[in-house]
Amino acid sequence: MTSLKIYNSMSRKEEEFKPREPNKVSIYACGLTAQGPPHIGHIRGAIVFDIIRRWFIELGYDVEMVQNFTDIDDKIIAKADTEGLSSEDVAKKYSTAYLTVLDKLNILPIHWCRVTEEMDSIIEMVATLIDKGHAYAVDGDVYFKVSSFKDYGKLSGRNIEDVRSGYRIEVDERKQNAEDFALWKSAKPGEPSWASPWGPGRPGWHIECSAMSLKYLGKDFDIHAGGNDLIFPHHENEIAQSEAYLDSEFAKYWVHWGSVTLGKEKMSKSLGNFFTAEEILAEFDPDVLRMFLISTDYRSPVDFSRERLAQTSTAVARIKNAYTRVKSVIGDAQSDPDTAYWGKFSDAMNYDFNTSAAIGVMFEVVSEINKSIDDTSADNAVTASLCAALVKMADTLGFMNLFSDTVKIDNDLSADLIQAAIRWRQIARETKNWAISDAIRDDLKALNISLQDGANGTTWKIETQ
RNA sequence: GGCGCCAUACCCAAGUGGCUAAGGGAGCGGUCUGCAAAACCGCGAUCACCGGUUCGAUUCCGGUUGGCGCCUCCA
Repeated sequence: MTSLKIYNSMSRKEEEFKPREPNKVSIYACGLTAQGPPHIGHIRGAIVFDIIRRWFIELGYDVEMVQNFTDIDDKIIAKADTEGLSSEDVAKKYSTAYLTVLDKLNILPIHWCRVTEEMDSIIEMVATLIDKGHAYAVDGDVYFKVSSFKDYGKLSGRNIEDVRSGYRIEVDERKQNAEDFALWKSAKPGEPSWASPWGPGRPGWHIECSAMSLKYLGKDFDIHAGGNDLIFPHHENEIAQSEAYLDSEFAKYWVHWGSVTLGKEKMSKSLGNFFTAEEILAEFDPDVLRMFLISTDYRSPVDFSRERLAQTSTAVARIKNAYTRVKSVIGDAQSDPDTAYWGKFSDAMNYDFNTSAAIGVMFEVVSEINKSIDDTSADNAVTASLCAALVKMADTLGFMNLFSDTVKIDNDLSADLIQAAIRWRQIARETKNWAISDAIRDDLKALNISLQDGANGTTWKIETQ
C-alpha cells in the first residue's frame, strides 16, 4: 500500500503521515463560536475533517476526534443582549443548531468539549505560563508575553516585527507590547464570570483550544485542524502558549482548509454575505452539498452559488441513475469491489485526501457501469464488482442517499409488482397499444417511479426531490 | 506596508518533470427509441505572460500581470 501523504501547513509540504502511536490518530479541529446559525463555510470545515477521518478509518486507524465549542466570549455576550437571552442560552441555541446540521450531513460522531466546562485546566495552564515567565497579570487580565517565545510566527511566516508593524487596532496600554495577547480577561459588571487567581473573568480566545486539545489528546498529538483564516493569530498563539507551557512540540501536523466564498469574496458572519446551512439544506440534498464542497481540493477556496449546486445535482443524479439501472440488470449479486478502480481511488485519497481526483474515479466507474448495461455480452460478475467499487467509494466519502432508495425497495414486494407492470406494458408496446403503455408509465410516475426503455429492456428508478 | 495562497477548455476542476493534460456541467453532431427519459459514440486546451534550470517544464526557480486570504472577530 502506498503511504498516506498529508500537507502540513507548518512545513508547507506534503509529508508522509507517521502517527504518534501505531494505528491511532488523534485529531483536534477548532470548532466555532456559538453565536449565530452555522453557514456554508462552517459546513465545509465539518465535511473536510469528516472525510479525513473516514479515510483514516478506511486505512485501519483508530481515530480520536475532538472539537470544541466556544460557548463564552465577547460576541456571545453581545448576542445575549440583543436576543434577550443569557449567554448560556445563546451558546446552547447555536451549538444545538450546528449539531443538528452535522447530523443531517452524515458527520461521524465527535467528542465535544466546551470552554465553560474546562475552566480548571484553562486556569491551570494560565497560572503555569505566569510561573514560567511567559505571561503577566495586569488588573485582573493576563497576557501572554510573545517576546518570551523564540519560535513565535513559525506557522504563519511572520516575525514579531511584522506583527507589531501590522497592528491596526488601538493597543491596550496595559500590555507590555502590542503583540501580547489575552489569556484571561476580567469581567465587567454584569458579565458572566468564573473565579480565578486574578479575579473573576473568562478565558481569552486562544487558550481554550490549547487547554482542551492537550487535556483530551495529550502533548504531541497528531493533527490540529481548522480553517485557514485561523492560522494567524489563533493557531500561532496556540502554538506559542502550548509550546511555552510544554517545553516541547504541540501538534505534529497542521491541516487547514480553504474558505467558502460568494462572488469570490469570503463568506463570513461579519460581512453578512453567507447562506445558512439550514436554508441550503432546505433546497438541496445533503449529498449534493457534500459533493459540491469536496469536488474542489480542501485547501483551495470554493466559490458558492446555487447555479453550481444545481450542476452538482445533475452530476449526483448521474451516479444514482447508473446505480438504479445496473441494479435492475444484476439484481442483488454480491461481489468484491473492482481492485483497479479502487486502487486508483485509494491513490487519490492517499495523496493529501485528493477528493476531486477520487470523485473523478467514481465517475469513471459510473461510465463503465453504463456501458455494461447496454452491452448484452457484458459479464455480470465484472459489472457487479464495478458496482461494489462505486458503493464502497461513496460510503468512504460519506455519501448517504445515493443508493438508499433502491436498496429500500429492492427487498420489498413492490419491486416485483413494478417488474410485473413493466411486463404488462411490454405486451402493450409489442401490440403498439401506446395508450395502455403510456397509462402504465404515467401511473407509475404518479407513484414517483419512472421507467426508462433501453436496448436491453426497461429499467425503473425512484424519483427523489 | 508585512505575511501567505492562487492562475489549466464556455463554466467548475484534478494533475506526485517524460505516456492520449482526469472527471463533472453546458454546447454542437450522431446512435438507440412509438414517444419520453436515461445512456452510448464523436467534437473541443500553443496549461496568464516573460525569462531561467533541464535531454525534456502545466509541474522546479526568478520576474511581470491579474485575483484572493490573513495582519480586528472569523471555519
